Amino acid sequence: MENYQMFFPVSSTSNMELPRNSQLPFDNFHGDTSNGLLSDVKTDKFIPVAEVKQLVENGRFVGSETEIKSTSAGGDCCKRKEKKIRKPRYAFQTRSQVDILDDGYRWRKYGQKSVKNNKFPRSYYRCTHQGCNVKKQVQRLTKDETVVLTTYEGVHNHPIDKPMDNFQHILNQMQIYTPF
DNA sequence: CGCCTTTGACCCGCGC
DNA sequence: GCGCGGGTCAAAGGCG
Repeated sequence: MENYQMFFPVSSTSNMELPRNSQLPFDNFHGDTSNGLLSDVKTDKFIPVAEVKQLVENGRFVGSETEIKSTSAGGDCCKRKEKKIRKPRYAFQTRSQVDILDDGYRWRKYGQKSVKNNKFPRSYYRCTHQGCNVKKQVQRLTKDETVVLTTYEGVHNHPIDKPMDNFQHILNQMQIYTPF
């Protein structure tokens, strides 16, 4: 497996039409490993419609995707005793009216929890594709309810479920924040 | 009928 | 050890 797949519909076969210099926030994955998870919501001035920021959780960027022992359907003896290896997680902040960005994959909600110090609940989603264990969390920020924080965990092992033009659709919904 | 959301319970790690 | 908070499970119900 080669590095990390994008979270948005970038099929590995077909290249995106986007101009290279549009500098997707994902491009920089190996650069910024600061721990500033969701701590720096700023630079609103550059963001007329949406803000996307790439965030890294506890610098766990390096290393290849670790196969998490997916506990084989907790029906057996040792339920989830397997060593807990967290997959790397990636978070984005998007400024959006809707909580759920349609990123082309099919998600099933499996939980919702209220979070401390946050008046909005956090929702937990799992990719419904068979064998794909990707999860994501979606949460609206209290300090700025127009901001939605989406956290992805894992890498999709299958092509996108919806047509590619979807990405363009997303870009219409929001504008990628780029510092340059 | 199949897939999805909702929601309370349960599990687990961590700090005190 | 205990309590808290975050993450997951699974039953029940809704919807197309």
